[in-house]
Amino acid sequence: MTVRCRFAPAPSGSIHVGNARSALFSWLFARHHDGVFTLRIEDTDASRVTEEASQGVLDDLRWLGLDWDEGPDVGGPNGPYRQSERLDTYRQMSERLLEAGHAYRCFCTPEELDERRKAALARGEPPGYDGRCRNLTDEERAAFESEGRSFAIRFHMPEREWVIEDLVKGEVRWGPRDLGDFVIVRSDGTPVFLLAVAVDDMLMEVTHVVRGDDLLASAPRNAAVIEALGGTPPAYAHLPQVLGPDSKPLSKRHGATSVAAFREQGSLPEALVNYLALLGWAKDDHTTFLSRVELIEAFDLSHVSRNPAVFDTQKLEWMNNHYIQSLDEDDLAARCVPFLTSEGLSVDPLLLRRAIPIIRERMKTLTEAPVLLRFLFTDDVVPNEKASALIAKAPEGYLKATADALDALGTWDTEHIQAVLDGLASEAGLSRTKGWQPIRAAVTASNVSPPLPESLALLGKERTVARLRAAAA
RNA sequence: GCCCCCAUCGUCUAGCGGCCUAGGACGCCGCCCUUUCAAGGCGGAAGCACGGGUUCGAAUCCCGUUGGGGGCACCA
Repeated sequence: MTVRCRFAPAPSGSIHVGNARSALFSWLFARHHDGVFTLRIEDTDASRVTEEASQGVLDDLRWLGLDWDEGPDVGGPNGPYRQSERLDTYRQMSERLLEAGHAYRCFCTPEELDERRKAALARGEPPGYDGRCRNLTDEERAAFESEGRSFAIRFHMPEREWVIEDLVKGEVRWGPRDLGDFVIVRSDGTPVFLLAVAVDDMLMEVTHVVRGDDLLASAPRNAAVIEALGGTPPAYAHLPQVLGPDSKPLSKRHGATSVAAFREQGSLPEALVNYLALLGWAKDDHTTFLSRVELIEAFDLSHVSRNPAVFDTQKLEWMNNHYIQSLDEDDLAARCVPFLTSEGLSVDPLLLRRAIPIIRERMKTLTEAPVLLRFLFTDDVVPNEKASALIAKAPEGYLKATADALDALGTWDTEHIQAVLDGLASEAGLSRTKGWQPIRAAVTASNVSPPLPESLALLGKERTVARLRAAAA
C-alpha cells in the first residue's frame, strides 16, 4: 500500500514554526515510505482568505524544501486542492449523509444554542449539542420551515465508544456520551472543517494524517464521518504542541514565529529543518546534525515524543551557525547578497567571495553579514562611539605613522600588513591588542570586526590609507 | 463542570525492568587558544514532579495526587 500524507493549512499567510513542523513530519513520513505528499488549502472559512495568504504558505514550504506531489499549483488526480473549489463535492456528501440518516437538519438558532449550553454547564453537564433536532417529526420540521427558520446540517455522532490507535499517543478512547452531534454545513450552506476534512481525506485517499494534537479530539469525528460515507478512516498521528519560551502554545504573542520571519532574519532552511526535526523527535542518543536525506532515511513516527516542546531560538542560532560554516563558500556568498544589498551596500561579488572565509564562523544568521562587511562595501564609514573612543586614545601621531608605513608597503597582503602593524605597535610600546584596536576603529568604524590584517588586505591600500588619514586628522 | 493528552538537567532529548553512581545537545560557569568579536578545545554545575503499589530489582509497569496543555463552536 502506498503511504499518502497531506498537509492542510488554512491560508493564513506565512505559517508558524509549529505548523511547519507538522508539515515536515508529515512530509518526512511520506518520503521515508516512498509515498505521496499532498498539499491542500483549507479555505472554507471564506472571511479571511486572500490569494497572497495561500501563496505565503506555498512559499514557506518551497523555501523549506518540502515538495508536494499533488497540490493547488501542480494539480493531481484528486483535485481540486483548494476547499473553496470543492463546494459541490461537500454539498453532495452532506446530502448523502442526510438521506442515509447520518445527518439531520437543525433549526436551533445561535441564541437558543448558547442559552442551552450555559444551562447545561450550570447543571454540570457537557456543553455540547443536546440533540434537540435529532428526531423532529415532519410536523415540527414543517412548523420551523413555515416560521422561515434557516437550518444547519448536523452530523449524528453514533453513541458508541470511539477508539483511535494514534501512532504517537497510542490508544485513545472516548465514551458514548463524550462526543456530541456537530454542525457540518452552516445555515448559509457552506461546509464546516469537520465535513471538508473527512471528505477530502477520504477522496484523496489519505492513509496517514500527521497533524498537531490540538486536533486529537476531532479524529473520532473525522473517522465517524468517513465511516458514515462508507470510507475507511486513515491512521492518525498527533504531534505534541510547539511552545513559546513561556511554555505557552506558540502564538502571535511570541513575536516573530513565522517561517517568513526566520527567513528574513537570516536563518538557513537547512538549519530550520534540522532544528524542527529535533523538536519532538530524535534519531538516537547522540545524533544532532542530519541532512534532509538523512532525516528521510531515519525518520520514524514511533520515536516522536509525546510531550510538548519549547522552541529554543538560541539552539536554532547555534545550529544556523553550524550550517553557515559547513556551506560551500560560493553558495554562502550568494545567500549573503540580498542581506547586504537590502542594507544599501553595493556588493562587489569577487570581494564578497574573498571575504567569506573571515566572516563565516562569526555569523549566527545571514543578517550579520552586513554588520561584519559594511566597511568593505561602502566608504561612508563614520566611527561609532566605541571606535571614536579608541581612536581618541591612540598615541599622538600613531594613526598617521600607520598610514605612512602602510602607504609605503610594497606587497599588499595579509602577512606584510601584519608585520607593519606589529612593528608600529612594538615601537609604540603597545601590545598587539592595544596597538591594533585604534587601527581597527579607524578603518572599520567599529571596535569589532573580522581579523584586521585580512580585512585591510581585502579593503586595499588606497582605501585603508585614506581612512587612517581621515581618522588621524 | 465533563472528556482527553502530557510529566527525565533552565531548554530539546536518549532511556522502552537489571547495561543508569541517568547518556548527548543548546544555554550557563571555569580554563586553554587568541588580534577585537566569533569559532574551536578541555573541564564543571545542573534532572527522573510527589505519594503509594507490583517486582529479587523501577526513570522505565499499575493506581492516586499535583502541575501543565487541549477539547466540549454554524473557528480550523
